[in-house]
Parts: sequence; C-alpha cells; structure tokens
Amino acid sequence: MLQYLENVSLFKFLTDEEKARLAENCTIIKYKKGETICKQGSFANHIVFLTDGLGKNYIEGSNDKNLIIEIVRPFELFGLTSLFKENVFHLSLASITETNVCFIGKKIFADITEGNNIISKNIIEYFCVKAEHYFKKIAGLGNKQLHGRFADAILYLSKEIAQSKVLELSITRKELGELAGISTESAIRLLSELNHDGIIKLEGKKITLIKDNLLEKLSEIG
Amino acid sequence: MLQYLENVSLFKFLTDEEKARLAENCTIIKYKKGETICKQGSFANHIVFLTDGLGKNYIEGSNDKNLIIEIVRPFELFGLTSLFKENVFHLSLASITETNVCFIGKKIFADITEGNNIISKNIIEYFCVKAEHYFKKIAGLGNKQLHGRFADAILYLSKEIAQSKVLELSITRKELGELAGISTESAIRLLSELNHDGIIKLEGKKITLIKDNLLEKLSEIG
DNA sequence: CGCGAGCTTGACGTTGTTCAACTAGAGTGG
DNA sequence: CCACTCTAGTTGAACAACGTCAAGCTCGCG
Repeated sequence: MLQYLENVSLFKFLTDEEKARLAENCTIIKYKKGETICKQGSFANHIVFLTDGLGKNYIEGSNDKNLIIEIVRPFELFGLTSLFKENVFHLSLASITETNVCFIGKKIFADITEGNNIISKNIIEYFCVKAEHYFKKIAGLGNKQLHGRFADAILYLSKEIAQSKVLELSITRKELGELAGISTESAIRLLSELNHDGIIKLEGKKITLIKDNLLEKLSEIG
Repeated sequence: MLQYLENVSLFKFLTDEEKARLAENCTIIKYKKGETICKQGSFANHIVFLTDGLGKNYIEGSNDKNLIIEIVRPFELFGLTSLFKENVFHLSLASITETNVCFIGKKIFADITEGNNIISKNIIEYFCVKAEHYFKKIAGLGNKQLHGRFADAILYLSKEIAQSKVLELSITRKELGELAGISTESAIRLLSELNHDGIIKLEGKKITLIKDNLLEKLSEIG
C-alpha cells in the first residue's frame, strides 16, 4: 500500500509517518471494465486513484450522452474538486479496463494535508493545470468541428495518455466519440477516413499515428 | 485603494500590514468599454480585478469566434490560473462597460499569500467553485442545443451576475451569443422567440425574466 | 442630418446526428 | 461442437439543427 501512495505525486511531500497513517486508512477495491467507480451527484466521502488499468472521468448528460473530460491513468487523484465546498462528485469516474482503485477517506486526507504548505501549493498547481485542460476542452467544443475535435482527441491520447504514437488503450469507438464530443458513428467515419488517407493506421483497436503534423494541422484549423 | 482591496474576498484574511503593502504595489488603470485588458497567450505579470463596471473573460478562437467563459464583476480576481506553473494568460479579459482595473504584481501577490494557510485554502476553494462552472460550461456545449444553452446563459446572467430577474447589463447580442456558444443571429432569434412566448420581456437591451421556471425547464431538457 | 455600429429577418447550405440495416467476433448453453 | 445471443463496429441515407450570407433597419452620436 505504501508503494502505491509513493506513486501519487502529491503524497511525495508527506513524511513517512503521515504516509503510514494514510496507508492505514485506505481501501483497495477491484473493478471490472466498464464499471462506475464514482457517480456524479453522489455524496463524495472519498478521493480516489487507480493503481493500475485505465479509467475515464466524464459528465453524464441528460439524454445518456456522456462527455469524457479526461482519461485517468494510475496514481492520478480523482475527486479533489469535491473535497472542499460542495461535497458531491461533479463528475463520474468509471473503469475502461479492469482496474484496482484505492479509496482514501476524505477526512483523513484533509487531516493530513490541511495546513501543509507544500501540499497546498501543489494542489493549487494541480488545479491550474486542470483549468488549462478544461479551457482547451471548452474551446474545442465551442469553436471546432468534427475533424478538429477528433484530431484533438487522438493527439491527447497519444501525447498525454499513451505517450506514444501507438495507441493500444482498449478504448471503444463510442468512448472515442465521447472524448471528442461527437457521435460514435462520426468517430468511426473519421477513423476510416484518416486511415484511408494514411494519416493514421488502423488495426482493430490499435491506432498508430503516422502523420502527426497533419493531425496537428487539423486541430489548428478546427 | 485599501477599500478596494478590502472588497476582494481573498484579501479579507490578510493583516492590515499586508494589505497596506499590497496597496502600495497596485496600479489602477481606466478602460473604455470593449477594450482588451489581458490578452490570452501574453506573458502574465499581474493578477487583476475590476473596481467597477463589468468585464468578460473569454477564449479567443482561431476564426475570431470568441467564447465567453464568465462575466466578471468588480472585485473578482482574474489571472489566478496563470500565477503558478505556466505564466501566460489562458484567457483574455476585456471590459464590457467603462471600468477601472487594479493590477497587482504577481511577485508581490505571491510574497504575501504564499505560506498563508487560510489564503491557500481559499484559493483552493476558489478553484473548486470555478471547476464546477467549467464543467457546466462543457456539459452545455457538449450536450445541449440552442434553446438549452441560451436558457443557461440567461439564467447565469440573472442568478450569478445581475442577481435579479431584470438584466440591464449593457451586454450586446453578440456577447450573449458568445456566452451561450451560439451565433449572434441565433441569439437574436431566440430572444424574440422567448419574448413572443412571454417567457421573457424585451425592452431594448433590458431583458426581464418572466417565467424562470420555463427557462429552467429549457435548460434541463437541453 | 447623416453615418455607422448594432440589431433583425429571411433564405439557403452545410454539418453532423439519427436511424436502420448489416457484419464480425466473443461468449454461452445445450 | 454448433447454434444463439449480445455487443461493438460499420455503412448509407434521410433529416434536423444551426451557421452563414445578404439585405434592410434602428438608434445614438457627431
């Protein structure tokens, strides 16, 4: 358990003692793929991170159209925006692959981090980085159309998540659509179009970026 | 100047001495309506707040289509997301009416606030509240269509900005569109449609909400 | 009085969603 | 081991939603 906590960047600044206390108050639960881990609107008693696998956090729309905000990798904290002020989850978190999830009680987290300047500073920086991501998301949804949005989604997966030009993330076409803010069918059409034009290479669920510069261009022109 | 600082909720937690130091290092500049105060992408040396009037912060799209994120009222800080990590403005800030703007040097702000637990905690809460607003924005742009988005914009102006059912904010139709994420023409059409249906009452730039419950309903169904 | 910015309206075209039908592959039970 | 089912993926066609364009209007201000 301690090893897991060590991997969370925010917890690097805690003393061994604090980490030990935290470790005593964590629970790890296993999830199958596609399960909801935290439900938007529900009471937020915990903050959470994955120890392996992959997740997604998303906004649930009224007409069962979801919008994926971020793909969540292991050791990234989820639920910080619910820690203070409002105590409900603003987003849902679900597993994309089979995954183990570590739950940290809200109270113990607050006890340990509150009043710790370095932690506070890091939380603030975390929010700044996230805010920038949200702005990009808003700009994409507001100003760009299909091709631009889709290119953004692919580039995001490549740069931020896979950190490789080869995407083997076992993400469905539906999820790709929800990440780009377009319909599943549009996502499929764009995939085969880009594949046909040699900009990406499709092999089942595996996507390889071939001409990233063209994708960047698509992203720019919207 | 001290009076102005007193009105910024974050600064209420500073000692008189700290406030005095801050006051010495502020500049107030007057802007006419429609002027850009902070430019997206430019180097962020300051954080900023209005002492009167009204502003807007927005994302500048490539095709000169802007997206207004928030209407900014006096004594609300702008530029906090640029304080840490990246030091460029992620958004532009412009005046809607004639306004006076107080510039606070980034360094002096950091000197005074860093290491102050109460301030840190409040900044974090500030970000949590903002994050929720961004999520709403994303959900609106991603899931709702014209009517829902527009209702959101009107309700936002009524509840959060004017805090009244009567909107006399000297906001143009273009800005209304940019706030809702729709075209100017659509904004105009919706205004007259809602006016015709007796849901709002239009008198030039003055908008009065008549049947807010219907607006809420429009917002819900998207 | 005239000019220009903002506002308004209608017609038109594009974009992207929706619907429906079909295919492929993975798991399940007899 | 084979049929069945269920989910994910794919494709085409029709339709609705909005943006764009163009033209005319209004009002405030010099």
